[in-house]
Amino acid sequence: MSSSFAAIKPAIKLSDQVASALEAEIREGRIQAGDKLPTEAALAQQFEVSRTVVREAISRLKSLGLVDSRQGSGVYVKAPGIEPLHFDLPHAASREAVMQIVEVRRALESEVAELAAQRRSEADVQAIREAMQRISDAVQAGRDGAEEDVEFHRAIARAAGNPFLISTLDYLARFLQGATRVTRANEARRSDFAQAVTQEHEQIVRAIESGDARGARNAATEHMCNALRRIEQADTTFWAQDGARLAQPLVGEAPPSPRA
Amino acid sequence: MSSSFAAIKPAIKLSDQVASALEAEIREGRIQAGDKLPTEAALAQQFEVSRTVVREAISRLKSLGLVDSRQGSGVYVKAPGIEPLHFDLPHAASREAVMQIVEVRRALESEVAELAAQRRSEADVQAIREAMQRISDAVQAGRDGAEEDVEFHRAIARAAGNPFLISTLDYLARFLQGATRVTRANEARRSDFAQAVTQEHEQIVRAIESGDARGARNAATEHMCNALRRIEQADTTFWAQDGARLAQPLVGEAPPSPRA
DNA sequence: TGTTTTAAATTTGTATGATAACCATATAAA
DNA sequence: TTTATATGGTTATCATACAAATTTAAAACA
Repeated sequence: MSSSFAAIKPAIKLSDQVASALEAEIREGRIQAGDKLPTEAALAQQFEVSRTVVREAISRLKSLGLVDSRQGSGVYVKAPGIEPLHFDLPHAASREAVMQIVEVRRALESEVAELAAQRRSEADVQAIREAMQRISDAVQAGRDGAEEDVEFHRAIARAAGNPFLISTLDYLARFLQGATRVTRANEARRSDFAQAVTQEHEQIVRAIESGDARGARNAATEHMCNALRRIEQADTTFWAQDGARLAQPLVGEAPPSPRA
Repeated sequence: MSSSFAAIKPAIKLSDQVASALEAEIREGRIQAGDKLPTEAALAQQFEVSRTVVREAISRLKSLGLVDSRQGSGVYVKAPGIEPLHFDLPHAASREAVMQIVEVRRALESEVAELAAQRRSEADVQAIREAMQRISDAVQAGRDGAEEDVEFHRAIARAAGNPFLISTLDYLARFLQGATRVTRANEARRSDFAQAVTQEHEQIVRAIESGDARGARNAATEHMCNALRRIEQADTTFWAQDGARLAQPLVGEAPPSPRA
């Protein structure tokens, strides 16, 4: 690998081109919802490709939820649904992005803690306590307890009784998983950090138990602010040297080497 | 419609069955990331279908981002990326769900207001002011100003300088668009409501302008709590009668009638 | 032996034609 | 009016063939 060249164009496949063309037609509104697409044969003739690629293109649109095909009738464009939320990874892998995502999480965790304090049941409290115990168990067993940490926060989210808060936080957690691992690895070296985290968790749980909504919110907010600081601190010790490696599993589309 | 029968099964398509089977193999980990799928011919023989349906199935998996095909080499399963966040619509259309989504929004809007107060530039403040003006213009013009309302909140989000907060709030806004329309239509009838909203907006903006982070957060939180109450109030007047129609554009997969 | 070149085999991408299942509609029969 | 039948159009699937890219293996060479 003397001089690294840019990858050659993958020679855009015909089916992709046709799919893009049709997708544009739909998104620009030139073919409105409920309308029927031209027949596969007609599209094949129009694009000057075989019916095969037209079918593959339509199959693509079906997967995207843009159209729906009915055998014997035709292909109809569906009413535009709400496109799912997705942070673009290349940009989300940077340190700055992680901090910003933590800001989003801070807002939600604070809300979750407050709601949990208002709505928690006995079972909820017990589940949270057990989740917290599992963190110490994991640490005592020598592991970093990163997964147990997210389970702990998930237990609190369940107590809040809002499924949308849960799924949103789950989504953020997947982005922060790399950073979480870094910080927890850092805590493993600095017992004062680990102790602080445990104490913060304890404070949140106690407020939830006693139904102190405001206290729970404040504790959670502080926990997240401290997490931000710990990430910054971890920066100097870990990010620069091992960052590239640890952040690797954060990116979702690993270019699969020809011979993995 | 004397006795209503359930619709007959649409006869699940072969390509879907094959796609589901392969997807399961991948998600269950029986075929790991980087592995090569059996050749199309082999799969066709194994599933006892034609190569056409195998190709359509694989095309589906490609759209889902599960595999990647390389001409002349084979089809390889990609490293599992982070799946985008998506609230399931049928469940999200209920009144209870809307309230829960507003809870999520409340958390984020409060955070956004606080950050905006800390980080706003002169240009940000001006943009927010203009957005607020556009709301009154819209109302004066007889429209409900629903779109101008989301633009107002988006302007604040921009001032917070966190793109992830923006996109997340945008996502929520699309879900709440129906409810927003309902409440604003309600405000059009009750001038006291409209006045209250304007006043709340003004309070948020003033806090942001003066850099009062805590005040901005409190104002935003209260604004969202009041919004929750207004939705509840609108419930009795609108939801029951016009709810089905107004909530219609909220569901994403409208079953396209044969002859739309 | 070790390396490079060449050729053959494999595999996905595309093309073509045919058949089956299904739908929409019109027409004839009851 | 309802039911049966006919007809043409459309998608779903099948089978086969060829093109293009890649991998593998053989051959040639140093």
